[in-house]
Amino acid sequence: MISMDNTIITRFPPSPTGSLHLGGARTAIFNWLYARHMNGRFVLRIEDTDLQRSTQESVDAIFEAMEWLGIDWDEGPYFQSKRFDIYKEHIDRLVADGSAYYCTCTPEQVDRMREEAKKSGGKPKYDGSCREKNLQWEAGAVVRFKAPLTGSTVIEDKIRGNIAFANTELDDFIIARSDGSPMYNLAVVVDDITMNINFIIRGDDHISNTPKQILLYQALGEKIPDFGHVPMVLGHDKSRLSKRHGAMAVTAYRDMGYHPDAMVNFLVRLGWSHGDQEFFTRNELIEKFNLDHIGRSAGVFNPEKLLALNAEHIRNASSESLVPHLMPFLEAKGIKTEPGEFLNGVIETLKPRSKTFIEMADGAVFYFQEKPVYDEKAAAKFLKPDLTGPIKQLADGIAGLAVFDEKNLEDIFKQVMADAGLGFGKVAQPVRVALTGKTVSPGIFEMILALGKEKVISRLYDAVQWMEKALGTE
RNA sequence: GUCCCCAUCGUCUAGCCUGGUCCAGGACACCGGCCUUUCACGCCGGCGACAGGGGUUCGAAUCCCCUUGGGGACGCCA
Repeated sequence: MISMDNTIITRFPPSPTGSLHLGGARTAIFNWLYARHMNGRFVLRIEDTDLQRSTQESVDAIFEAMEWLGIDWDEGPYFQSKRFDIYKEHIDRLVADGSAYYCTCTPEQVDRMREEAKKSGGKPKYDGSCREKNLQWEAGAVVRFKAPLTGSTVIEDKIRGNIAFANTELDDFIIARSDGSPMYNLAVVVDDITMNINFIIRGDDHISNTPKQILLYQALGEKIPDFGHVPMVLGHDKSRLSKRHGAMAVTAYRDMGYHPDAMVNFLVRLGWSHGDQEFFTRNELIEKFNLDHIGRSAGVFNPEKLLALNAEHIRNASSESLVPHLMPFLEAKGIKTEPGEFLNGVIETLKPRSKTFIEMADGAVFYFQEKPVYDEKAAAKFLKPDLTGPIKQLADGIAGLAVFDEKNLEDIFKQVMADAGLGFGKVAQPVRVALTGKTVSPGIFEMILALGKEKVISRLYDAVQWMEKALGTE
């Protein structure tokens, strides 16, 4: 508490007008990581001053996404809609000391001004008609900030260096609507001041808002926080990410079987680097993340790389840690199971061959079936009657095993192969079909071990029976 | 239109600040091959980029300028 001044306080301020999308998620992650890395604090704030567009569903979707990503906050969530008194207070103060003024121009009039300005080759701006009228409040009036007419405002950006704007580029922007509600720039600044935010990391689409906000800080006599503008995330066509780019909501990736750590890893790596390292665990990210290696150019979202990274995260995680992630997908397939040794063993065999949890659940099905469902072609090709003997011998051998382990399993296989004069593949593939119903599965021994002695034996005998019946019908 | 930002393989990027070690490194994807009981994993190799033009310099991916290209912002949205 002695040196609170040095504590980095970042924030993530989504507006609840939709689900949390990739770009927003990355901004959240950057702020969160920076706060964690710096041992600072991270604040969540919901920017719902636009009552028309904000929805409770969106608020819930944002929380859901944050939770899935594993981003926790130290303060909040604050809701701007509950802080109108605070904004009102600041707006009044600005009007009182002459930093802002009432404006009674109608939207139509302002539209015309913008047209005019555009025609004369400039930026569409409000022309300042009411600036010096010293109007009192009246119904329908908005409050405009009295922006400086000369000079320039400089952003000392921690990522991109200094960015200067001529103040003539700015117009007297509205800080309070005619219904008294605060506009974005005002609300953000007041919030960041009152919440002690001292480090703002956001998309570079906010660069042009920054001079306005800096001016507001100055008018309010407050210290300007540090800014760091990160490049945006673009769609495959290099345009701003939007609905037409397909899955944008981060939770859509949860539903497609992605691991949140992979998502975080991917998003961070899109714009930030640590030499050639591609794979990062959450803790590694907290340890290594900093602003020094954030790029300056926009990045294209590349789903294939996300997929590859997801596979890598699945491969590298402990089977046990994967259980809660996989469970919903198992349930969706009607598989009832519970955490434990058996499930861990199943996952262990599936890890290197699953790019998503959906794939993993697909691959896990045979382990849980009462009896495997034979793929017609596979059974016809590999469960030949002449294998009846060897398979039976194998089943008997396994049944007689005191210790059910890979070494003993191998010995039995060798014995069967030798007695039947068959190569390993000639035995293994039929066994695979007998046990899984398919020609593709995890390695034969690891799969047998994971399945468990009882199931292996009964499935083997079932196969023998099947083969004998097939023989009878021929 | 005006202002701002950006510019290395198809994509994500290292290198750029502190020019030479870069005829530019890694990853994804793609193509070969190896391993192998299937499918994967893994391993080896290949393809593939400093946007263009001017400078500065003995020397430029690295510094400067211009052009071009891309993106963003210009709202009683955030």
